[in-house]
Amino acid sequence: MSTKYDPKAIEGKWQKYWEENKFFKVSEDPNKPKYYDLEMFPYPSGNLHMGHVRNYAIGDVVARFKSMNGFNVLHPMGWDAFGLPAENAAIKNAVPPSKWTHANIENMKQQLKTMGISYDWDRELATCKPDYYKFTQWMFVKLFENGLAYKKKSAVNWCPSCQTVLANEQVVDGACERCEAEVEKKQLEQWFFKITDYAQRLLDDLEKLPGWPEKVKTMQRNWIGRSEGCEFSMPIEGLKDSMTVFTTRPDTVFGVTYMVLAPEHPLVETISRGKEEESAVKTFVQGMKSLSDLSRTATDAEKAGVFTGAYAVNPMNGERIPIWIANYVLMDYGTGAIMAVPAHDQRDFEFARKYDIPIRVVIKSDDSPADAEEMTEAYTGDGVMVNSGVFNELGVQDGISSVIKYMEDNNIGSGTVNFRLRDWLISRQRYWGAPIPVVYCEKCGIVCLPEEQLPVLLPEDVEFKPSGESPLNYVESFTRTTCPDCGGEARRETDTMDTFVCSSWYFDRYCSPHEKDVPFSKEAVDYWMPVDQYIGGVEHAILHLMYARFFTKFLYDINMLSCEEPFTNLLTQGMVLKDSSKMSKSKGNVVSPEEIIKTYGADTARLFILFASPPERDLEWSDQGVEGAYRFLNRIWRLITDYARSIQDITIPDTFPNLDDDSRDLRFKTHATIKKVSEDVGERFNFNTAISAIMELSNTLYAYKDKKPQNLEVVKEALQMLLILLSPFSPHICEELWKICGNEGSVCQQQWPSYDPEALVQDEIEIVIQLMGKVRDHIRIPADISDDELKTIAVELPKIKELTSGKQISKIIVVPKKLVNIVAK
RNA sequence: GCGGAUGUGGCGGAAUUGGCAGACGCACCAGACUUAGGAUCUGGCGCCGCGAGGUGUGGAGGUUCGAGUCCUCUCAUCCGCACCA
Repeated sequence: MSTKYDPKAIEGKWQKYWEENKFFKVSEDPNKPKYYDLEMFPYPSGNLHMGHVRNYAIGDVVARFKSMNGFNVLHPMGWDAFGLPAENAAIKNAVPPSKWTHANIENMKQQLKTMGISYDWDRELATCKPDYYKFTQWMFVKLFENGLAYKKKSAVNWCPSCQTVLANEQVVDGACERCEAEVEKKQLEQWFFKITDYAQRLLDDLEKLPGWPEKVKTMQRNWIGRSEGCEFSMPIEGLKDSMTVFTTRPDTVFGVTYMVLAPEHPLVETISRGKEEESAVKTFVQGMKSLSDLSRTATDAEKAGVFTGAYAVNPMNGERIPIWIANYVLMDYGTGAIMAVPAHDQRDFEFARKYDIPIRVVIKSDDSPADAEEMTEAYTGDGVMVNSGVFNELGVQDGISSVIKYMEDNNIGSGTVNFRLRDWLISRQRYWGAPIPVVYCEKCGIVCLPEEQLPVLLPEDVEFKPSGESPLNYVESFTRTTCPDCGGEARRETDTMDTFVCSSWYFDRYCSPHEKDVPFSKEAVDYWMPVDQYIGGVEHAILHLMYARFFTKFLYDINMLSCEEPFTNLLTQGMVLKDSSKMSKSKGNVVSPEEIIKTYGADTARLFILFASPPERDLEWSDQGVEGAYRFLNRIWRLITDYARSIQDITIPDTFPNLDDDSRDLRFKTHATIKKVSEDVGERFNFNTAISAIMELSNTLYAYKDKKPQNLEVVKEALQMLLILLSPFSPHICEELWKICGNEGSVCQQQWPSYDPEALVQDEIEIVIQLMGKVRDHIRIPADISDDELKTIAVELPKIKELTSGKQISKIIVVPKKLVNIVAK
């Protein structure tokens, strides 16, 4: 039988077969070990791109492999369906966001289905559906009840193009992460989640994640930005107010020669009022305001500031210290005020030199001049305290703790820990998101809705104004409501939640996606959670992955979950590149997965993308590489269809005694391949080398094909194993060929094979003979030869004899079963 | 500036524990089959050299019988952070 490989004819057929027979539907089964395999769910932009294909192909290999290895595999898919693009499309094309989104979901779902991924589609969810966002709102209510959701007025990031505020995490280099417009600062009253309460745990528990890339953990550590130090206050001369500062170097407090407030600091106006410096201060503050955050915080920006005319008193020694304001002190870190120690802080040093402020050395070291005049830079290293009264002669570490102790004893200040992490700003002035379940009542004030009144439904029939303002503001049926507490008139909150809130718990929902009254069932999450393998792009290293960790810890605290970390193992896949740069419409280097699948089939697309590069690394798209993958599948097709009839009735025996050399070699290759593929997929996630091993097996089979006589038992075993091993990568063709070989059932449901150690035993092995570390010869010898015999054979080899004549052999090194190295001079 | 990753043929990449560098694939070259082939098959393919051989994993040193792998220094590219007190 010799038909042509026609992916179009077989892929749809098997996809339908899997779906109709509910192959990938799972439920909790206490008798099987569970495995939760998850890929980051996509935003339904309308079309699948190559990044998705890579992400889901990787996930599918893992799912299919684990399932064949006896695991009960949960492998769900859904849609991160709220978000701004839907609104932009609505404004542009006059289509409601809901309609646009659902049409996109339909389209992408069809595209995904043509990939043949083993999803349990019965668990599909979309965050924009009321049965889902009801529980996103429920999360808000629970956070509110636990004091972790609050509203405050503060300087927030405003994207003028998206017409909404953004979280700190969504501002990249002073620009909006989405649209790259420059972000402005605005004073607004907004909703926050108190993620800072979890800062320490988010930091500490990174230690419990050995299955995460170090890179991602480092990024999170930096983002959380913990620093230990102390906070203390300094009285201000002539005022009741005092200023509070944070420092990590209390040991240098005797070296303070000036103080600095951030230009936005609320005390600036008070302390300079009526002073002759007042107008200079005002001019400086105005100048700072007109600067963007980006240019304000650029490292190379020169330090600049003005004296306020006011003085503070150093509580340690009563010294009178001038208070300045300067561009290099930021309002949103620490207390927005610092003590400046120019001798031991580089920034203060530069500033002091520029404005002729005195510099006083208080840490003495052989590595640094004792005289401030001679210093060319601040000294930040270790040493002993000097000019510091009773603290003199203490080392830096002792000094820090002694000064803190003194401050605490004398009510000056105390040891504190400061984090860079800010609370999570979750309000968005947008329509297409989960409404924040809050009303404003004239009598009761801010009232969070009770659980029973959820969901707050998003009105779907709305009109968009070209201004970009959220239409919710104009829908009176939405905004006019009653207060759940007093029943009086109330106005509904019109802000919606950041879409990252929706994606912070979707993996829990997958465990029991049809629950009506609770976000998920305890039994289900206790069985499935945590996710064993999470796969997605590294661009979520901070945003999504930290928010999801925060939610998981919160849900653990309120007894909804039994795990404290949501993702045990994390794989951050590399990007798909074309011509060395990221595929993008603007560069015109986009390759459409739909086209590739149409031309070559999903099996080829998957195989190429898995073969071209290991998953963590960036992958260079190559049309010729795709051809190569297609060619390989054709080779497999021909190989197996050629043999199909002759092996139909062959039974694979349990043992293979008395094989001829060629058949033994083939069997050796078969079992070596099983071993290699099992390790590469199961332990290392190196799909590229697993596929190359399968290619080698196929090459060996082609070579065997010309040999006579043929041992069809060995051939059948090799072919069947090849199909099983290849099936997680290219499942459709393997199903078809499995059937063509006369097998019952599905190749995807076969037990993953284990190799036969007997087949890997070799009587004769090849040994490399080196002279002075250089390969000079190869010999084939019995595997059980002793080291001494081997040495004798090696030195007697004609080639070695010739090269060592007249030389003294001083040493012979034998690496068992590998090589002999002769040292001679 | 700080932190991290990477660097291997013409290209994508292998070499898992210090032990034959370049598996596998692409491209290319030669041949076979063929009316023809962009199908398929066979062989070749790091560089220098006719050859024996030499040489070779960004660069320079070092450790070792032996280094892509370990150590020191250095260069390049990419990513993250960046006045964080």
